[in-house]
Amino acid sequence: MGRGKIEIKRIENSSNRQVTYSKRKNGILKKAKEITVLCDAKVSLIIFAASGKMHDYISPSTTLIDILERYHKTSGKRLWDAKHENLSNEIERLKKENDGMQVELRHLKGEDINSLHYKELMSLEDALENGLLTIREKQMEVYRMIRRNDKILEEENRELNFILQQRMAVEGAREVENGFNQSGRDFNSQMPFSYRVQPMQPNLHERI
Amino acid sequence: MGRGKIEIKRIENSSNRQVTYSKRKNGILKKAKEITVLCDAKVSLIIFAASGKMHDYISPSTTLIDILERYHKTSGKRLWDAKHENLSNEIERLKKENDGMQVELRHLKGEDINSLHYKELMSLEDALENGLLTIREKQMEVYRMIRRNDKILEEENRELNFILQQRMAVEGAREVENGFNQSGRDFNSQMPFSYRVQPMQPNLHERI
DNA sequence: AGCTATTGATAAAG
DNA sequence: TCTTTATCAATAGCT
Repeated sequence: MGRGKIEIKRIENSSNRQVTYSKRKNGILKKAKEITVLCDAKVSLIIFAASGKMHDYISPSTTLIDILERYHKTSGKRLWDAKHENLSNEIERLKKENDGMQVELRHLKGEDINSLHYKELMSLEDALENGLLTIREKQMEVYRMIRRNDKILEEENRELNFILQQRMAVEGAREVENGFNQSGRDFNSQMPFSYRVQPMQPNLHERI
Repeated sequence: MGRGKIEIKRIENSSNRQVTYSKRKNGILKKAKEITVLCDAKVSLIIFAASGKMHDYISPSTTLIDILERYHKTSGKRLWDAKHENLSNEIERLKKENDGMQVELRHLKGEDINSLHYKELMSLEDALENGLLTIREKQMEVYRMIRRNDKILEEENRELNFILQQRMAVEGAREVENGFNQSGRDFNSQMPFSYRVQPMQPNLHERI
């Protein structure tokens, strides 16, 4: 395709070689673009001249990374170093683990159980019963803890009321003696701190 | 360069597109080989057809890895690093998902529930009850299926026994007539196939 | 998958 | 390098 036919072998004349490189490089790039548009192809083309200069074309509908990923999958040839391979394996492993747990969760929630064998249904039932048992025990425990706390508070309240009654009686007597009445005063504020209502287990409420 | 000029735009006719792809793909591969030989160039060319089929050419004086290495250096574009980062992110994501599911599974099994609030315990209980309900429904369904099959088999057995009795009676009478006794013979082997015990739903047992 | 009329690419020259 | 131009190569439309 030129003024004369040429053999396909290294062009010895360096400047001819350079010129031919430039022309043909453009030609290939153009062809790559064309096949991309005409045929929905995805092309990755990287060319290095002997001089070291680089030219490349990647179909705009994709990325080089994407193409290399697919290349890796398709050809099976190792591209990525050991590190990448390890990462990929880790991802595979995690995905499998994920899938397994997802299935297990679904089964525990009673979904997708049509394919299960009778024995599997049995052990699922056992697991659910066990879980339910434990949960209910825990709930009872919490309930008892609340009840216990309530009782302690009630008891304290009783005691405090008793003490209050006593003091009011004493104060009333003294005020009558002194000839004036302060019954409107806030007795609680006068009480020592240790007598005020305090929950026995201060964090309990946060956990409920 | 053909019988007619074509616009560079997607070829709508799918079989034309396929044919053109094949021809042009060969053309580009040839050009890549030629520029490699003629000009000492190093080419990496990877083409994916829309169908997913891959074709590639790497100049024999080099390797794809080498070219990508140089590409990385020359263009400065992240390639390995980006890939690396993507993979690491993916791993992080999967691990988080994993941890979440692991916790959920443990909770459903009644483990590690000390830190749960009362509301969470309630919704866990609900989930478990629901699961248990569904599982038990399924079990009942399977159970009923077995029972139904059993009944059908019982019925068949009864009929077969009846037929057997009749035949034995007939045979016995004939043998008495003929003056010899073959009562030791295996009647089952004489019966037509259709009378033998067959499960109504052959796959049922596999699913149990 | 072949054929061939045509267009497209390009070698050599300016 | 860019353009020109004579030639060769690729390929679009048909079988």
